[in-house]
Amino acid sequence: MVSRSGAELDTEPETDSPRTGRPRDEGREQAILDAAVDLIAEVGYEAMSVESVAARAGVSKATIYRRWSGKTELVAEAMRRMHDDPDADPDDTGSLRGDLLALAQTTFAKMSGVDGGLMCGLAFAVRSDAELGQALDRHKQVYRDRVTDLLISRAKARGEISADTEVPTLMDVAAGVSLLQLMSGKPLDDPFAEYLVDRVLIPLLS
Amino acid sequence: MVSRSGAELDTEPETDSPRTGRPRDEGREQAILDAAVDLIAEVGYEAMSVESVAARAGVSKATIYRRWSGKTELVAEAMRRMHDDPDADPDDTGSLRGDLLALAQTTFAKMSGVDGGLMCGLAFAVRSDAELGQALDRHKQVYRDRVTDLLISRAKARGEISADTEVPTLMDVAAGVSLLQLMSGKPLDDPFAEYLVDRVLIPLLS
Amino acid sequence: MVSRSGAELDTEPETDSPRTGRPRDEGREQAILDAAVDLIAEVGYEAMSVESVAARAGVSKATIYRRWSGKTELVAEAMRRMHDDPDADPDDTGSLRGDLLALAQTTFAKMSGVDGGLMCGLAFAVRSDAELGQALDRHKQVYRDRVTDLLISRAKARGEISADTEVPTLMDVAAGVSLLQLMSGKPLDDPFAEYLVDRVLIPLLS
Amino acid sequence: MVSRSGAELDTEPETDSPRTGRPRDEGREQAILDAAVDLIAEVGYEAMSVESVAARAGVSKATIYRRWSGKTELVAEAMRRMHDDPDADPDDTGSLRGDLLALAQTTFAKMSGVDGGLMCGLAFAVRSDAELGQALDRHKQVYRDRVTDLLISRAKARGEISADTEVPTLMDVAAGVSLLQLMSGKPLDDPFAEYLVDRVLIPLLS
DNA sequence: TTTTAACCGAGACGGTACGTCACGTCTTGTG
DNA sequence: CACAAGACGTGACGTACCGTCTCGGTTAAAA
Repeated sequence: MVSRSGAELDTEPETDSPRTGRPRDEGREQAILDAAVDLIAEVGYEAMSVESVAARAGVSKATIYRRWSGKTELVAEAMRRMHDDPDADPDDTGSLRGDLLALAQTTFAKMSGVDGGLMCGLAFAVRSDAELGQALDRHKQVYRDRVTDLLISRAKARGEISADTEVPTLMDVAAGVSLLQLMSGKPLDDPFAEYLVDRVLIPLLS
Repeated sequence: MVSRSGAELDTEPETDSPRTGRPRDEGREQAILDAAVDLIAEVGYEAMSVESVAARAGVSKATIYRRWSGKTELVAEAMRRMHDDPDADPDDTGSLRGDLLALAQTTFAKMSGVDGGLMCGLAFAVRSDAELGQALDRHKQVYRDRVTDLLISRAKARGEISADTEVPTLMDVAAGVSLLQLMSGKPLDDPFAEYLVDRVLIPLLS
Repeated sequence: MVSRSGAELDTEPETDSPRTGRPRDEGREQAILDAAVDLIAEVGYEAMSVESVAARAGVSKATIYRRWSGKTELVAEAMRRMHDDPDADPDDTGSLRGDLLALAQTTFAKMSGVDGGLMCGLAFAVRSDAELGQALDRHKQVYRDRVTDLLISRAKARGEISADTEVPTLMDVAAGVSLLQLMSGKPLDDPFAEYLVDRVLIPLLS
Repeated sequence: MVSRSGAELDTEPETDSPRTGRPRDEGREQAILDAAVDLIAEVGYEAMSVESVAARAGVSKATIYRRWSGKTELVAEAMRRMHDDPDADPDDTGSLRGDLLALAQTTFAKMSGVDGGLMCGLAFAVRSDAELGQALDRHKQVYRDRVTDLLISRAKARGEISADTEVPTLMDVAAGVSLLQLMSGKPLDDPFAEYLVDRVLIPLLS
């Protein structure tokens, strides 16, 4: 992700601030977010206390509240960061099914530790953080573009699918079904990836 | 509501209890659950306090804790109640598309007032309430059976679809995509119902 | 002390409250005040934390804040209570000097543990608690009356002093000099009592 | 100011320091102390924050901590400064009463702005600052000597009092009674000066 | 003149205490 | 017994201040 977060209290003083005072230690930023992600995955959103995040990050509570206005915003940014490192383009496996499966498995692997509670936290945070919503939209766009530019174009070149396939719908369906899986307490494992590809995505494309 | 709640503390004293003292006022039960649903929809799961539920229901906190062991269980039952009144069988509109659309619109109408925050509350509650999960599963089964027995059989009779359509997958996809819609802050309105039917469900069935 | 404290949050609902709910445990009240007095004497006003008072009293912080609106008010009442148990009338020692000395020593003994820091806390609290000021005034009045009615009348009967002695001035001087002694970090011991009586009070009366 | 402060961190680098670098701006010293005195008088010792002193003095917090080791020491020196400018010898008014009254009024005038809160701050600071205590003792000594050398000797010359009057006691009484007046929230005004002289000091001397 | 070292404003930082709020338990009196 | 009212222990929240520390920039004396 390129742009800065809207959840931060004082991003980019732009032009009016003479840039004075001791600069913030950016390293602490990541330590706090990492600790937050870990703790949410371990005990859930509610049971995660700001104090425990501070303790695990080796940081004082004030340092957290200097950056985020509350627990909600902290979690929102932690969630946002989780999805902000676009991974490498997936290899060509030779078939649409193989490509989809590889993408699903890669994505699911990156979400190890993500469970329903965490997703619930994210979903709730989205409601009061427009920037987070935009970040997620951008994230979806990245995937969408990748699928369009790579997977779908490959499949079309192979003659596996026709030219008028609607990718946005495909992505929404994949995300929605995966979300439901998570919220139902079930894991995003390989069998689910196969189910998703074989029973949902492939039928939708044919 | 069909099944009894496993979250209640002491329903049905069976037969060994002397059954003495003042009986519970069952009317308060519904008042509490209604207040809970309203408040969750208004301020979200976290910001909803048991105290505020008691105040709005015109009830004391003890009366709530006498019935449910905690906030989670209260919310769980409130959610359960929302989905436990099976509506009448949908009419035959003459086409699969019309039937699906009617079902979607009826269901969405019943969820008016349900937003991402409430769904988030439900999703979170599910994680620590197996009974709620089962209730939701039963609920899904009801819909599944109805779709199987009515919509799909009608469509097959009309020759609109082949015989090997997988209904479970269809339901999961519909629920997942709708959930994502809600969580994205968007409403379950008629345009969405059409999108769901025309771009997702119908293609999946063909 | 007869009257209630003005520092309490909800004293005497008078007539409008139906007197319902679980009653406050008055025992906790005294435990908290005792703990507060002890801690102030041990570590001073500033270093005394509300949490430490709660811990020593075996009480939760909420129980303290339910009764007093803040640390200042808690300390104010603790101070007030210290002076609110009028002791028995002093015996007739046979001479004015003996009577005064006995009164001074008794009073000083009751203030064991009271030091400059504690007096400073009291003095500060007085500034934002009119009721405390009145309580202290009442307290002074009690002493004044006692001195007038007993010590002075005995002395006059003995012919030790003339009839027009001004008792209020006497009391103010005694209190002021003792206060200065405390604030200077010196103890209210027997030598000081003798100094007070022999060099200040007796000369003032003659 | 006569004596140097023991509270300063690095006064008088003696002879071993190379004495290089930018010298301290001495003007800031007074600005800080003035701001401290004002704020203590306004909001009290506790509510006065070092940050607010810095803000009012137009100075950074580091500049304060470079000069004093903490809030206590800062306040101690501020208090000390208030009393460290010995005024001119009082005129001979022709009578002991007039001399005492003039002294009291002059002294009280110098303490305009000093109230119970400020005295409380001073009293508290004394407890952890031996140097402040000594400064106050010196201050008392100055007054004592002046009274001894001027007022009392004049009065003796006039035959108003006998030769064996104890001046220390006189001073302690005056200070104690005045302190009590302040702590009771009452002002050190002219009526009080007359009361002090006519009802307390003169009777003590006769 | 250049170097050097301390000064200075600004503000981040680790701590500690504050006062608030909600949860879930308990203890009254009343019906 | 149910119920309303509300005290209670617990523990997290978000705030404020203390005293320390780093920044960049400034200023006078030393080289």
